[in-house]
Amino acid sequence: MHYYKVCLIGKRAPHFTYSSSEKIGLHTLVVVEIKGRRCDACVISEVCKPDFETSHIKSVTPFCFSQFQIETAHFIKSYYSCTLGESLSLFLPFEDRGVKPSKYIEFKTQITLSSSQSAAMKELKTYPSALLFAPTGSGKTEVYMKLFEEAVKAGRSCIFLMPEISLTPQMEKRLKAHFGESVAIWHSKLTKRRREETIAKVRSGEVRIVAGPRSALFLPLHDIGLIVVDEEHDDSYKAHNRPRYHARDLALFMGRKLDAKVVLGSATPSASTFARQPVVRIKDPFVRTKKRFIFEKGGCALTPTMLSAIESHKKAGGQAIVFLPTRANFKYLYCESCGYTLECPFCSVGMSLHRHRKLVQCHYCGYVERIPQKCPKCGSVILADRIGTAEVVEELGERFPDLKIQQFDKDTISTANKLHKALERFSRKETDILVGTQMLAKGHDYADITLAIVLGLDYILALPDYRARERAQALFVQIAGRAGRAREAEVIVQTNQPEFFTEYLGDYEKFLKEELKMREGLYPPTMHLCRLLFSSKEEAKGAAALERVKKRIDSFGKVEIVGAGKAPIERIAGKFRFNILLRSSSRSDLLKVLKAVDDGSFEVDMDPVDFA
DNA sequence: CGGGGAGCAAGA
DNA sequence: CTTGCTCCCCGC
Repeated sequence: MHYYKVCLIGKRAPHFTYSSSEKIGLHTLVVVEIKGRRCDACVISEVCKPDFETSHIKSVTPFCFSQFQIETAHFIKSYYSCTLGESLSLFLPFEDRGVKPSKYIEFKTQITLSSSQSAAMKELKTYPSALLFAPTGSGKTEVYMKLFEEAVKAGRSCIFLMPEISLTPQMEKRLKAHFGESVAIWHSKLTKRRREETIAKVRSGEVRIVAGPRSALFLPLHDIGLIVVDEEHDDSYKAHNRPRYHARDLALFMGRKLDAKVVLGSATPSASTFARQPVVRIKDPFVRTKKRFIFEKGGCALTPTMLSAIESHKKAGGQAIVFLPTRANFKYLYCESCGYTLECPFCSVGMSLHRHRKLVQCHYCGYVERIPQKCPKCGSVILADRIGTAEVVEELGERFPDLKIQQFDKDTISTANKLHKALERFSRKETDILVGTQMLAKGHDYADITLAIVLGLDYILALPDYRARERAQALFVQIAGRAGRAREAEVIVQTNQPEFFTEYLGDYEKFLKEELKMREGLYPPTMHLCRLLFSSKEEAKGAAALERVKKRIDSFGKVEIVGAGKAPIERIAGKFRFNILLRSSSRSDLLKVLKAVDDGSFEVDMDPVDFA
């Protein structure tokens, strides 16, 4: 009889020992029963007969995790704090039998690079990993495609990560036009049928390039030679549930392990990447159109300057976009006479107003209520604070009844199809103005925007986040970059800190350098952060757990406690939230402390990007 | 992780 | 003393 220690896939449970009459190879996927329930498990090691009763392994699958997958899972487990079962689960949707690829790949078009693109390409080849720092419209995609082509020609496979593939239908078109069936798009909304088909083609080697969000990193491609992370600055690369890995950082780790090249691309790279990676730039874009910037002080509302600009641009046949940060999209109800704000009964956040649905909803737990007509406290009229996309659309509609205005945010553009249709109408000029959130900043090619209006950047600047400046700056550059691709354009920005934006106009690198100087010794990349999140139904329990852990960290030394106490959002779904922020120049010291103090009372968020 | 039992609060 | 619900323990 053989005895094997196994980890349960996707579970937080410890490792268990099962028996088997047949010999089973290490890292084989098996099925076991625990507490009368079937569960996938991975064989970790063979052990001696234990002194407790063991049950039999139910069945043995032909699937075996590769050495690379095991090592990567171990890294995720120890760096991001989760069980091996949880990290291995990332690879599981894509069981691989290890068929050797043989298919000859044909390219359908010719990719011609400009001299600056060729120069960038040449330089990228000299580094195992690098940042491709290139402004919007400078042709990063052609460089990526040429790199994919060369990797495929060399018989290797490629991963193309992007923040949200479903928001970039034209990227899919371009890839398919050149790579045909050898490229596959991967995302969570694929049908089961489509999903299986794609995995089969990846296995057979027919598909050699996979484009998708962070989960595409775990597809069983053969001999990965290149990983491209587009829009590397984007926060959606950080997973927000366990394991809380960062896909960009993991891509770098995997690249080193696989001897695959890693290219991180962005027009507004993160300060950390800029500091840590060799920088390859494309400086001169194809189209260099003139842009005029106007900065206006004031609150988050449309100004007369903006309104008249909309009018004149329409007359000149141009199109406009109006941007509001996502969070400003949440309109809170407050009472002018007594100051009462309508909060979610379970979370310490304001209820968001959804006028079209005739209700208020909590953004954190989903709780829904009817819109109160009167203040529940004093009975007077209740008003909506802060301006949202729906209000801007409404306001513009009243002001300019002839203009076609499209709301462009998660509420309105909920499916790929709706997105496609909205963009199509816009490109056919059936829409004059897009009013939206972050979604506007995510890589669509809008041909003819001559006016971009940016609201609410101050809101982002005020967030309790060491990256607030970086985020505001990146958003500003990204939105401004949507305008003026084809002709002269105007960008009107509402902010009370205009100097912060004028200072770095057209010179993002200057911003990055100064930002890095400011962060030196305080924040990443020179220092590493880790956030511990406590949450409990009883406030006192959460506070007690925090105190206990804080004391142990204190006595352990080695790392600095930057802050400890209530989380910025004190309550979500009825649970009180507390957090500790740790800082150290040494990642391994952080990990040592975590290991020493972990009593299971908190969630670990290594390299956090969300501080709420 | 996820079920079952312990343990405590509200109901009869 | 039953019923309801959270919390904690433990599984192999």
